[in-house]
Amino acid sequence: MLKCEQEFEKFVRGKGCRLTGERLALIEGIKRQRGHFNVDILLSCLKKQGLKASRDTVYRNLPMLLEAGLLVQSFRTSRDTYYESASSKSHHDHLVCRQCSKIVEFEEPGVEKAQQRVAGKYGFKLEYHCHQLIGLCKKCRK
Amino acid sequence: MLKCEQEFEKFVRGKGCRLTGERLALIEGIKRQRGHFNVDILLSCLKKQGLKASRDTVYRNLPMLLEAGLLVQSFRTSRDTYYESASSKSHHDHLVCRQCSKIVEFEEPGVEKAQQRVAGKYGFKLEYHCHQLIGLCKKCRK
DNA sequence: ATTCTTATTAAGACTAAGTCTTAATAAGGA
DNA sequence: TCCTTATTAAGACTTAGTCTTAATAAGAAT
Repeated sequence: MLKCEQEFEKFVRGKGCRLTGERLALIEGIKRQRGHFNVDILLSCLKKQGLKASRDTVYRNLPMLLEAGLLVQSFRTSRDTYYESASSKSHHDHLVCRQCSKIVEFEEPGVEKAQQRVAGKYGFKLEYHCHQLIGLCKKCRK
Repeated sequence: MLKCEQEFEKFVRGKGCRLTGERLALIEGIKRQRGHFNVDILLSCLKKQGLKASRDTVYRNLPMLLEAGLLVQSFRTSRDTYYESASSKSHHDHLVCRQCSKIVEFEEPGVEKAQQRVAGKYGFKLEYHCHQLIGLCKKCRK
């Protein structure tokens, strides 16, 4: 997918920023992710593949990657934040079991539309959202 | 609101747990909160009012307070989690500006219903949710 | 009332996500 | 090729949240 890199370059330059090797390594590493991952997982994958980018670089570039739409915030635990590659599959949100941490993905186009409507109403430019439902899964309800 | 304490007692006993002075202090402290607060804010308010409960006690009891519906998770920053007293006002979610951290509250009954529907579909008992829209507010869009 | 069991607590050590500082590096324009 | 300045690495630092342990107290049993 060269297209992805080109679009990212356009995006970066459009913001008056530089296209560094680390930024390219980041989008390469992100594209290779399958499913949910956090910063530590991403870092160790980058290292394994010989791509270099420090932890700080990842955190520093996260906002831009989110804004560019290459990365999507997925869900959060009390410990850390999980992401997904935007290209990996269609957008969805999460049900999380408070007890056993089971995660179920769901899609709700109506909610997505409502989010856009709300953002527009208050003059916000919506970049991403965090929407998770917490409760007890079927098993843990007993 | 004595009613609140009585219901909480019933709830706690129903789970086979003890009704301790610390737990009563907690719901007292929570009821006095106005607007958003995190654990540190809650703790310092408790201390000011001579109510005692350690930081650990707060964290230990959070799940039960959430489950009892006395407390509602409000939104999260990269640093910490914010809550609201459930009694303080009607339920709402949040728009957060990525740049200036401006917070706007919104209500969307349709979304709430959709959440219940989704939880039911997957056999979850929905206890609470985290729903925040992140982007740029009117000013920060320029 | 008194004793006993056991959940709960306080205190503080501990873990780790995320941030900040500083000096070195390199992108890209001149 | 040089120069400016954004970006980076390294590692010190901050702090939300967790864990451990010994002391305490709620509520049942006696």
